[in-house]
Amino acid sequence: MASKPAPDNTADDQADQAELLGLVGYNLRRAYLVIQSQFDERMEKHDLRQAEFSVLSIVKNNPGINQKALAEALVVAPPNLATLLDRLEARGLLTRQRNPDDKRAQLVELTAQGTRLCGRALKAAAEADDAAVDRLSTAEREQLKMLLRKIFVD
Amino acid sequence: MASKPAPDNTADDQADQAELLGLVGYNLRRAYLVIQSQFDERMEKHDLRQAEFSVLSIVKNNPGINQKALAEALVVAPPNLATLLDRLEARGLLTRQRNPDDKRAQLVELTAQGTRLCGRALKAAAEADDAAVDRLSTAEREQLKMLLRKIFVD
DNA sequence: TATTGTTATACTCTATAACTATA
DNA sequence: TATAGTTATAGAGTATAACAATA
Repeated sequence: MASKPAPDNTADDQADQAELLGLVGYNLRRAYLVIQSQFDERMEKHDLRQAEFSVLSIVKNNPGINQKALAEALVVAPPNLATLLDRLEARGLLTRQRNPDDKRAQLVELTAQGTRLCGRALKAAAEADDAAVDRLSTAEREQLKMLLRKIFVD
Repeated sequence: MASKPAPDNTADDQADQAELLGLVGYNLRRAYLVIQSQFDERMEKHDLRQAEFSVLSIVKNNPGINQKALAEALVVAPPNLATLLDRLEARGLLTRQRNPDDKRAQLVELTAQGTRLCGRALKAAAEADDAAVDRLSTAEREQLKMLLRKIFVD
């Protein structure tokens, strides 16, 4: 296991991280940082953050979804979703309408502009994904998604 | 308390997330949230956050490491590492000493107390890991770590 | 001049309590 | 009373600029 006999760290050689690398969680975090940075880089031109892109995608595929279901799907706390939606609504990307059958609830839908932006953003997200996993074969990418999905169920 | 109280969906069915689930990054984030919450839960009794545990582990296995190498290994910005170390040092878990050969640098080492805490915390971290990946076989866990490591190189 | 580490600061993310309006 | 959503706020996490001491 030890490739360096001398325990002298006065110079800055690479630190031994074997202990942390034995944990799935640490590997997960490190990989997440890479994908996140690829994502942010490519999503900057669309002025979309990760949570915002996720909102657009879910709303596009679930038109008329209410905020409670949206918050649950995205694992975002309702107060934070409210401010997220404020921003997206102010940009004209989506609308909130009171549900006539339950006036407490809001029905969320994308505008035409929101739908267009979501389409472009999805392409950028897929490119970020590809860039981050470029050392993985197609089979490995599917395997990885399958293993990850087993962790968070769904 | 269990995480899922009841299948209460009166009218709102589960949102369709297929588009997002096609992205490795989204699966990565969702899995990361699960492991993070397992970790935080078990690390609370040690009053350690993830970054703090990582610092202890790296320092334990690289005694006398300087802050630059530590910051690089953990992908933490130097100013943030400084405040992280302030806290751990104030708790008596580690020491910072000027390097006599380069008085700009600090040599970081765990105290006996820090070493003991790191040992206990590692057990807790491994338990959090196990709990999060309990649906994965041993082979799948190794496969997952291997795939993740291909993403962040090292 | 360059590097190590620090201080100060700001911005994002996340979490919680308290409120409103409906039910 | 309970639920959907909002407001306000506080706490982490993260990023950058400016600085001091040393090389």
